Amino acid sequence: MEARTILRVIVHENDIRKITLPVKPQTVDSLLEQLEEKLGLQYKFSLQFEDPDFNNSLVNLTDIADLPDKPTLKIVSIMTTPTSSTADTEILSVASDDHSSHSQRTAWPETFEIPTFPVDVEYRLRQANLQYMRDQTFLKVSAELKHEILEKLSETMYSFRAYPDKENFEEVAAALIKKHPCLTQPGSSKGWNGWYNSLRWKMGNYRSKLRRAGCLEVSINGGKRRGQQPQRNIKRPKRSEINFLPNFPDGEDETSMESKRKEMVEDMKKRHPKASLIAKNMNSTFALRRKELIETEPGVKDTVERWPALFTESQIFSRVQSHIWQKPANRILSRTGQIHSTVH
DNA sequence: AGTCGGGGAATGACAAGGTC
DNA sequence: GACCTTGTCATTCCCCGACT
Repeated sequence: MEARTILRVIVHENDIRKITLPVKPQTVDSLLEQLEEKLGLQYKFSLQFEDPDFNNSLVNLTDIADLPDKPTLKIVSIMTTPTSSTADTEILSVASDDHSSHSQRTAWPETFEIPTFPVDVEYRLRQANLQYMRDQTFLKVSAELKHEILEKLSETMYSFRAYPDKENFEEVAAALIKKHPCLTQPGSSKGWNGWYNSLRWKMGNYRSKLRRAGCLEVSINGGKRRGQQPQRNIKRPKRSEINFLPNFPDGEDETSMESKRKEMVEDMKKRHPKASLIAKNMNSTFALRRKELIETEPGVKDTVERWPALFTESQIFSRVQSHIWQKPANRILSRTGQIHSTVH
């Protein structure tokens, strides 16, 4: 029988605990199970330990034999994202499959679920919510905590929509204080007005950051300041719309999409083009098509030559369907006489 | 302890489309 | 055409950590 084991466990920087296990765990999984039970953690996590071989720097724990005596362990939460394959998102990704090749974005959900924040933030909110339930004390939100909350919320919102509208911001702000009542702002009329404003600022700054990083989808609306090159003749998007210029899908580049385009041109010359091939290639070349329409503004004749399948009945029908599904958020407008890229 | 630089939240000017 | 609305972006302010 192994002797009992004493651990120092860093749940987060303000919560460091001494844990005693009756028996030394034989595997990492067994250690994870015991810690989950002892600490009452409601989320998935992995472990890091202070490795004496590296001056006590943190190292991922993959082999239980690596653990020194009386080790210091750190809990590292395994975050799930809205794009992970939960049952709900699976439904969304199937429903929006038509668009999967031109955006990682899913439709704005019926009810916005406040995402899980980093482990330390969740812990602090849980404590503050308990405090709130005891004596109605609201949490005094530090700048750092606010940053963590806004960062995660903006990231989640962006996964649904790059330009959320007023209702979206209101919904998220309201959902936030509903899930975490300790975050209610007693001075504001609805309790979340401050969060609403902060979210709007945050989202704007988030887009700026992405724009600087070269994200096409939001860059297309940039460059409107004095002394800058105007964005050619791309019309400013209407309210709640964006000039939707998606990044190329993972694993695709201009060359690979161009070869798919040529494949379709050849196939369209046949008496009976292969519908499945056309549908598949049209779907996966969306980003290239969009880029062409926006950047070169081709005439109708050129577009018909390059994308003959675009004007087939099935493609028009599928675009109408997807347009209805996506609401107006993805439209691009251009000058009279140019292709209206609602026909994408 | 003081200085410096980086990063983020917030502000306000500006541009451009929408509305009446 | 005046005013409103919305999004971008330069800028300011503040905080924090690194460095001296």
